[in-house]
Amino acid sequence: MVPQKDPDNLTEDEARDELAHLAGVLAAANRDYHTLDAPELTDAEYDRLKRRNSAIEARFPALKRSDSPSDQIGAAPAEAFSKVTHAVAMLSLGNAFSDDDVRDFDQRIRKYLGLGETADLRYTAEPKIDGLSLSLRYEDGRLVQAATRGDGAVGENVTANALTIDDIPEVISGAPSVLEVRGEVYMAHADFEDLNVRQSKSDAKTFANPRNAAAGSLRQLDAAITRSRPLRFFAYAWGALSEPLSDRQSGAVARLADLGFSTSPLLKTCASPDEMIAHYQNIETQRADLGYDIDGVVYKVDDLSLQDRLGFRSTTPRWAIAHKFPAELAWTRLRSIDIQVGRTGALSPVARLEPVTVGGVVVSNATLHNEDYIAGRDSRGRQIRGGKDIRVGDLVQVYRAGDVIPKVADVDLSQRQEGSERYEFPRTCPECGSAAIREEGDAVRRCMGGLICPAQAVEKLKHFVSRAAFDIEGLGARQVEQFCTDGWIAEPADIFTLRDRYGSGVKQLKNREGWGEKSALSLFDAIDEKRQIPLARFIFSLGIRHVGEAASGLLALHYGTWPALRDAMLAARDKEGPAWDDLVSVDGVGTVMAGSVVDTLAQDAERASIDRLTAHLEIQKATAPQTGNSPVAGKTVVFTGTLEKMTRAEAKARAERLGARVSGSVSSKTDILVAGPGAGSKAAKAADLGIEILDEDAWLALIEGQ
DNA sequence: AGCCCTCGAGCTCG
DNA sequence: CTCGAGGGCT
Repeated sequence: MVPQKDPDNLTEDEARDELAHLAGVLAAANRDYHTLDAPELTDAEYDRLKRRNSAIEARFPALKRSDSPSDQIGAAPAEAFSKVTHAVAMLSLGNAFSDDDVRDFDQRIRKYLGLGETADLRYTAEPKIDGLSLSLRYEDGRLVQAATRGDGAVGENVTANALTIDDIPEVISGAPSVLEVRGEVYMAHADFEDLNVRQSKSDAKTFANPRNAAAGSLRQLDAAITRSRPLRFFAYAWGALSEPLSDRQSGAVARLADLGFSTSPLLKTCASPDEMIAHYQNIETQRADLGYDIDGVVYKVDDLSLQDRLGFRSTTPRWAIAHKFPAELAWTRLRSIDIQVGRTGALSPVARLEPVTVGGVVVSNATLHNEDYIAGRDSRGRQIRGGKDIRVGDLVQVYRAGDVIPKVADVDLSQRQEGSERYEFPRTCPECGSAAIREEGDAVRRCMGGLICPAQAVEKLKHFVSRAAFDIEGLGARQVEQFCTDGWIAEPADIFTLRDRYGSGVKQLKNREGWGEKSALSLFDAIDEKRQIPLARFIFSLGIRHVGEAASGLLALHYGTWPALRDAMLAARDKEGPAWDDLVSVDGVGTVMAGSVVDTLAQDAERASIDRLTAHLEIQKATAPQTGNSPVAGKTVVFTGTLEKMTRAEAKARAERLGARVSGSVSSKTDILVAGPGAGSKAAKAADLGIEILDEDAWLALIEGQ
């Protein structure tokens, strides 16, 4: 954060300037908030500015403006909720959309666990409530904290609000000393209708659907308001526990009910995918009569010891899945098709629609995926059976995938207007006129203009300043766009010369709407703060195709410094030789990624642009991340022979969970070889290299209790 | 060939 | 946040 003068030390002129600036910024933020534009200010930042404004007004009451932000009503809340780090992450679920997806789910689990087709394997099936998830932490039977899901790792503390919900007991008896109950906060249909009637009578805004009403009600800063809202809660899971609730999912949910929580009356234990699907259909027929919104059915492996063995993928458990109901559909007219150009030059078609309500939300734009989708062809370019080309003026069906992203699903050909024409996907970039080429096997057509293309240049700059890249405070997507239009910046290096070029004449900035002398100066400071940057962030910020956050981390770790990476890429430009082999040998980097990095740096214009940038930066060396403290953390492990207690996939996942790296072949880098019966050449090689060899039992003993 | 992940791009909400 | 496409690994 930029250091600011204490209000007491401001001159009257400075105070007047800053108040004017704050009034502009806060008014703009309020406008954004209400017109649903992408907000530039976080809640926290908004609060900070508002407090700053009040502090200055307190010191200089005479300077208080007629349009003072402190007098605005309905502005953002005074304080935000505190953050809560979940002891056990709140993950999301994978999705199934068809009966076959459900059978695949069962098959995957059987395969992972090494179970046969007929082995007993039971699942729970229950409705998926459409609300928002909440984690309730009880210590010695008393509710001490309620937290929203947030991003899964960190949520918001809404304890005071949760306590106003009738279904959430403040005190429970007979529970483990630590118990985190997880479930869904929702609003019943009847309560939702009543609330909206009350809201409109008091001229307050009505809610579009029960889900939004529940979310809005729970996130009230004033718990008294939450209390007046009829929220309910279903418990269906748990986080941290001092002792197990049961050895089965169904048993644990029953235990939660015993403790006084509401649980779904429709939870059923099923012995096969057929039973699960039957229960899904059963729930679907009751859906309209339940009195609350549900959006599918959740299946979970019932045996908790199996859940434990199955574990997690990066963001979802292997042992549960959500079987979604078909999305709501709506028909509307396709007004036009626009083409947007992304940072890698990808041309993506966007449908501009007659506004239509889908699932309680008005949709006027929707993605059309790509060229083939519009033409009615599949990804290999073959005409889709019954496929139809989509034309401007057509009546199209839209839905919101995952209840979020609007998509065009279908066309009503019987409603096609006379004289309509097949949509011609552009062969040149609509922004710069360069050729737009589609590579063999690629679904997207790309503008070949590279740095020449203004659209690509702007998108690249937006990426450059984005959260995971340079993340410069006060320089968001909108400012970048503005600066580009004004010709102040054309490439990343220009950001770092802004002060030199305009610092003496900040008045120029000051004349622009929303900008004052102060904000210009703080922007310069914020830019200066980022002149030191970790190597991984720097690589990511370059926006090289196929190189995102994860790949940037790998490259940073492997090469350590920017000059080392740069030199190596130039040495590998012919895609052969030791430098190339070394690059491709990085775990997680294949020929496509490698080619992309090498090609980018081999281009004179790109390299020159990057070199101009690095001249202003101090790129920090990459250091290896902290490894865990398990006995195998940071070790490279190889499994060979037959494993009898678990499948290969399970053994690998477990080792990785403990921080080990699992490799397929023995080399000098291998630390441990786990050899089952029938181990052959790998065991011999490991013995030659003097590598520690364990049998399966010894391995399990080593990692036991971890 | 299958699995799992990352990348890139889309849109709306509070 | 969500999805589809595509890359990498086994």
